[in-house]
Amino acid sequence: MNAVTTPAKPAASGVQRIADMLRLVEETVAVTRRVVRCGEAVYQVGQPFGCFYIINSGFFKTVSLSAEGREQVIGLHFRGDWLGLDGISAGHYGGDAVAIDTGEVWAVRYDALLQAALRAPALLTALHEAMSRELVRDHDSLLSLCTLPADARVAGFLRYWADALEQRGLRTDQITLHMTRAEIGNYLGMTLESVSRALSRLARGDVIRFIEKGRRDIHIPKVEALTRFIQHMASPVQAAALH
Amino acid sequence: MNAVTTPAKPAASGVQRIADMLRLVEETVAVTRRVVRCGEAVYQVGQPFGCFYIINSGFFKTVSLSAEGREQVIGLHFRGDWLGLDGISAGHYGGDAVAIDTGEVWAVRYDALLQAALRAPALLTALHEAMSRELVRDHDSLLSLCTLPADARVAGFLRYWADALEQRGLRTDQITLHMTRAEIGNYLGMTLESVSRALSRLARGDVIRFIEKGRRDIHIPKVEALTRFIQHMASPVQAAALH
DNA sequence: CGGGAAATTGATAAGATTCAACTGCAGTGG
DNA sequence: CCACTGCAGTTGAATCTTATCAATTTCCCG
Repeated sequence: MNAVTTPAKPAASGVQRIADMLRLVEETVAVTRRVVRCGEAVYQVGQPFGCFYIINSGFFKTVSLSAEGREQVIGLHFRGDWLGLDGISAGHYGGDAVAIDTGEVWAVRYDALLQAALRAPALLTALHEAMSRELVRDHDSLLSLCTLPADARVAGFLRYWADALEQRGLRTDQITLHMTRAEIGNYLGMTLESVSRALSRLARGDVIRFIEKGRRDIHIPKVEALTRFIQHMASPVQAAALH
Repeated sequence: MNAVTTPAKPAASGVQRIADMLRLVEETVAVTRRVVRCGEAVYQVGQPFGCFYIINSGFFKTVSLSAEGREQVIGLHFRGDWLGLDGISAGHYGGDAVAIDTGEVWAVRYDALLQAALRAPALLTALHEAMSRELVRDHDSLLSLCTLPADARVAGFLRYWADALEQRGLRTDQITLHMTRAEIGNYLGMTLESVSRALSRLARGDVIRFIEKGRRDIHIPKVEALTRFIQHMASPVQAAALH
């Protein structure tokens, strides 16, 4: 499952970088492998921080919970991503990390990593890059949420997912969303109905296509068409196309 | 300017923690002090990454720019915050960092910090806590943006600002926003008119008060009133109070 | 198969934006 | 000294996007 295929054009840089990072971690610090089934939590909000969880396979979401019970999908995570980074400062995890498809994570103790980093400084770089990448990604989410209309946010979500798959050497023309419309809507700050309408409009405009017999599998003829769609919606002149 | 006052109740933990961190940095690694005037940039998007900038005084905003020119205020930063953390992974800064009030930053080279951390491991902890805190803060922003109506987001913004000042030992009952309505609106994902209306409603409900002769200075009688207001707006039953 | 969750679609309502007019204040220069 | 200009802010009315409510349809899984 989620095995890295080796296509003709391997988008090598991303795949290689991630594989190298995982090998480095494996060889320099003690890791505890753990299979997480779809729907199970890697950790939960409030639980004392101690480990990072590096994703070896599968798809995960991180969820924040406000004091009053508002729930928010904060991020989506793939092979090579580190989970639990927000736990360092507070001493406990800031939300739940949940598998949205069965996968495997490697638990790495923070103190063990710092120890190991004395012998293998590259470990530190790997940690810092993981944290920095999450910052960049969060900032991107903020930007999309604040500046794009609903339809474009859905398009951006699909493009993000496709990009993530491509960087990991997986096929990107046909993708399976491991999330319900409600989850996607929560992640994008809109209702499930709006997600459904946006997907319908994207399909009507032939930017995406639904694979027969299932609305979770989506065919993306050209990823750049998504980008054009987003730019089109973002421009001040929002012509009422695709109706 | 922005000197740390020493009130009777010093909210010591925060002040102390930040002061300790700054002293640690000062004593263990080479820093280049730099005064940044209001409106000037600490760094700009695309500029090659090399340094973090630790805020010694002043107020700063970080701004992201999309390919098509959409502009988004991502974060607000105060004494003790680290700027430029998102530059590690990409090798260049992900946005601009701009002073919204004259202040001083300490430039610390990343490589120098890693070197120094061999002798003073606490430096690493400081870096990791700074990054982790920014992650937590970003997640909080996402949560507010996606789950709160406009008025509550403005209230949340004021509470965040007041909390940041309190943690730094500054007076929190009367605060000066160093931002225009347009900047606040951009940060909160709404228009400047909506910010203005929200502030007017908060004032009408006596949750805040405007200091006479200036709409940039705001008096907050009780910070907890802001919290109650937010919770009130967040609850499913949004009684149409404060009209 | 059949029950139930997930998704789609339509009609309506609510919240926020847009457009516009107006106020107050600061800086400039006659 | 005061008119003049421009920017920041406020407020109102019309409009638009998205949420909400409701009715079906689809399909997944036991």
